[in-house]
Amino acid sequence: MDMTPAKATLTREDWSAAALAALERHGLAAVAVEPIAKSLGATKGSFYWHFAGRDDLIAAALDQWERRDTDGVIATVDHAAEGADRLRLLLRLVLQAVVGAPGAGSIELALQPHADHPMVAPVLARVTERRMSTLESLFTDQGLSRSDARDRARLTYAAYLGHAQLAHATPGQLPKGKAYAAYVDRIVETLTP
Amino acid sequence: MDMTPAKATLTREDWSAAALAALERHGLAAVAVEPIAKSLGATKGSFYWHFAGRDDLIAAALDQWERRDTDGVIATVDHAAEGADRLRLLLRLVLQAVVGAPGAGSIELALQPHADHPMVAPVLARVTERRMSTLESLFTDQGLSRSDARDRARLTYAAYLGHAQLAHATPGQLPKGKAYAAYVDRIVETLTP
DNA sequence: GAATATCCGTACGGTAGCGTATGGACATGA
DNA sequence: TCATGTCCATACGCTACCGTACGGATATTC
Repeated sequence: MDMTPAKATLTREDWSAAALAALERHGLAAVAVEPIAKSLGATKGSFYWHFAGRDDLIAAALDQWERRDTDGVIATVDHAAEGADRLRLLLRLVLQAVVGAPGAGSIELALQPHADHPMVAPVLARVTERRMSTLESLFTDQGLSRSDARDRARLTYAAYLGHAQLAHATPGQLPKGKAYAAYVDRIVETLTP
Repeated sequence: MDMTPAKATLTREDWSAAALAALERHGLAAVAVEPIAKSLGATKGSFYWHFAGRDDLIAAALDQWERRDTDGVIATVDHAAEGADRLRLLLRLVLQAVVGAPGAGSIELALQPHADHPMVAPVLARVTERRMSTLESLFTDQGLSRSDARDRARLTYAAYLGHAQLAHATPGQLPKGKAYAAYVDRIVETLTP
């Protein structure tokens, strides 16, 4: 569960990183002060010096996720070639990440039972809108109208979310190894104009 | 929250139905004995007469969902015409249910943070496999090879899951009313051969 | 080298939920 | 009518977690 064998002095970022990890693995309920303190080799005394309370920690974890997510998408898109192949490469990368990186797309899933939570809903809305806009402009770059591009972005993003869910909950339903790469290629062909 | 203004004597089914509703709305953590007792106008004394403990209640709720889901899919597929239109009609129905019926596809989402829970994982696996098989055979009916049909089923089911997630967490991202029906039609055209 | 700020551990009270024990209300049958 | 079975409320102890109070340790500054 915990990896860092204690640390001299903890920062606010250490706490929110641990909180984000707990959120990713076991949901919002796992963002609990005392268990996370234990995982950091500390006690609540430390926590309440850095944070006002549990809500403050949740907000910090969500904020950290939103930043990480934004940076990640931007880096991915930049990394993804030029012109027409940009969209295809992006799709391949994120669909690979879903089965490769442990917990890509897991935060969204962990947040689902609390999608109407006043702290969660705005973050979820911003992240989704940002990703949808990115996809939409990639589709308009391919010559689609704005309306068609939005629809395509919706379907594509839904497919991404669904694959994340399958990879997370029922990984046996997805092909393994090289077969998965071939499967992704077929998906990309179906989804791109 | 609760609707039935108390009841003379409660049955095991009353409890598991209330548990399923709580699960659907607020996740597995909300499947808690005392809050549900309160929502039924009863106390724990009643609960522990019908159930061995909380795990027993969770199992009953999951079982109820699995049965309801199976019956629902079968009824839907039967309802869905004959031949080539069968697949298209099914897709239209489930994609409409995602935004129409309150909480279609919500249980899967609520269960995501506990996908590795020893009671949850087998149910999730069975439900997913059953749906995937249904889709696969509908695609083979359309002339696709078994392998192509499986791939198509994966993409289609992922799209369904993703739309359920969008409808649940960020409903603003989906078209409303009649525009949604048109959107669904475009999706179905893209996904069917 | 003493004062101050930074960081954290310990101890405490409070709440929510789980599970058990026990008795009581009500019906049903002998 | 009394005995038995069914269904449930109340009361209790237990655990996990939240938040506060307070004091101690270490570093930093003058």
